[in-house]
Amino acid sequence: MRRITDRQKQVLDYICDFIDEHSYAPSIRDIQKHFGLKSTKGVKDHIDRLVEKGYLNRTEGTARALRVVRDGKKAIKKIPLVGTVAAGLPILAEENIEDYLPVSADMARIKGMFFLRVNGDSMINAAIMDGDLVLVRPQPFVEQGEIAVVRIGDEATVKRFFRFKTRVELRSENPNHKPIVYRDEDEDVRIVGKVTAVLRILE
Amino acid sequence: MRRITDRQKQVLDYICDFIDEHSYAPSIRDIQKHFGLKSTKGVKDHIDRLVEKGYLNRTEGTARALRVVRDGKKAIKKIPLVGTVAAGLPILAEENIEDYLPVSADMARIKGMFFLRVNGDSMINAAIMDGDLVLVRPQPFVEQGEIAVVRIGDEATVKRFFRFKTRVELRSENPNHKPIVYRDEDEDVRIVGKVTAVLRILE
DNA sequence: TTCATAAGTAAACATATGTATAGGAGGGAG
DNA sequence: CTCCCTCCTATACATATGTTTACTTATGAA
Repeated sequence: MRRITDRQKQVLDYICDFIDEHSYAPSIRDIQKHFGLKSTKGVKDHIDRLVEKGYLNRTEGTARALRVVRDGKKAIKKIPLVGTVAAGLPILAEENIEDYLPVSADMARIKGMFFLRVNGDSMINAAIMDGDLVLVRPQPFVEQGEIAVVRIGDEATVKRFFRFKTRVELRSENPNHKPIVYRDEDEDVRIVGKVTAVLRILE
Repeated sequence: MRRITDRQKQVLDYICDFIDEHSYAPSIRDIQKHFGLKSTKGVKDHIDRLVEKGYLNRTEGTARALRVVRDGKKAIKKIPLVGTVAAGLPILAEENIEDYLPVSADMARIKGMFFLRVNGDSMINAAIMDGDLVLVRPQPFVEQGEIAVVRIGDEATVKRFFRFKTRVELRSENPNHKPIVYRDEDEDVRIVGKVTAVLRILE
């Protein structure tokens, strides 16, 4: 892939960030404003060159129809590992970002996704083992019995989530662990998100 | 989430499909043409209602700024399971689609991703077990030692991929299996893609 | 110096696109 | 029946947006 100038890289980065944040591409004037330029021409030139050099796709004459070409290297994106979650007893899930992990940008296009490291073996029968990283998509609900990251007060845990008429159950996948039951709203139980993948960074 | 009419669902589905295909949202007139309507008003009304009912997000006054609100149900997308791949001896990987699997639409926004079911235990130490589904992002290269789906002739396998000066090695993650070595180009060895996730459909 | 390229200003232009106004046909509920 | 909603046609309007032409400034290579 041909080299690009620093300025072109800045523009490209901004386009990427904008798409990540808005889920749609910036207009030329969005970019213009961001860089404080007084003409659209400069932006147009940069985009033309980024397209020529293969860093962008474009549907001409169409609004906000820029697409970033991921080239395998750029497809690697840093996703925050926001802490450790207990798969056994619910222990504290640090809200601080411990680290950033390289992941396919394709998998991380949704803003707000994050990794949690699972401690313990309570989900062993679901093949989530100690040390595994679960990719979490934040959402306030899951289907019955889906594996969810659930927060109880300041603690978090990964469990199968069941909601019944009068109670919520967090079930382990380990015969040695009994379900954790919360009756109605007498506990601050909140679904953080759904576990969408189990990831092992193998190298 | 409030109910929507059949027609509204058709519109919503089209918007989803359009975004999947183009990576940017359709304009009102794109939708109008698709349904053969003779006015933009009907489309506008449908979108207004889909926004009201929480199925769509919109930035008003901005072109192609529709975003689909994934609600857990809609976040499920059908990804083709294109066959079975051996993690032990390389056996035939059927190119036929066996089935479609429900997966987070977020993870499947990139066109061309697919699942392979892994047979055998040669990658057991990488925690890829018999029957696991690996999500593959097609790409013609991987970094040294990454786990890749590799095709040799009409067969496919999941292995750690190493490229050296004079040979290619496919290494198992099982002490009982020896590396498979291909010297230079005397074999049709081609990387199909990188394993980006290990997935277990638990329910 | 001369030439090429990168980067930008200024001013328009053409069209893509969201939005609005006015109204009609049909169906279901009260 | 009347009222309300869905779905649609027809016609504009306002603006968001991509594109173009002409020119300027700075930098570095030949």
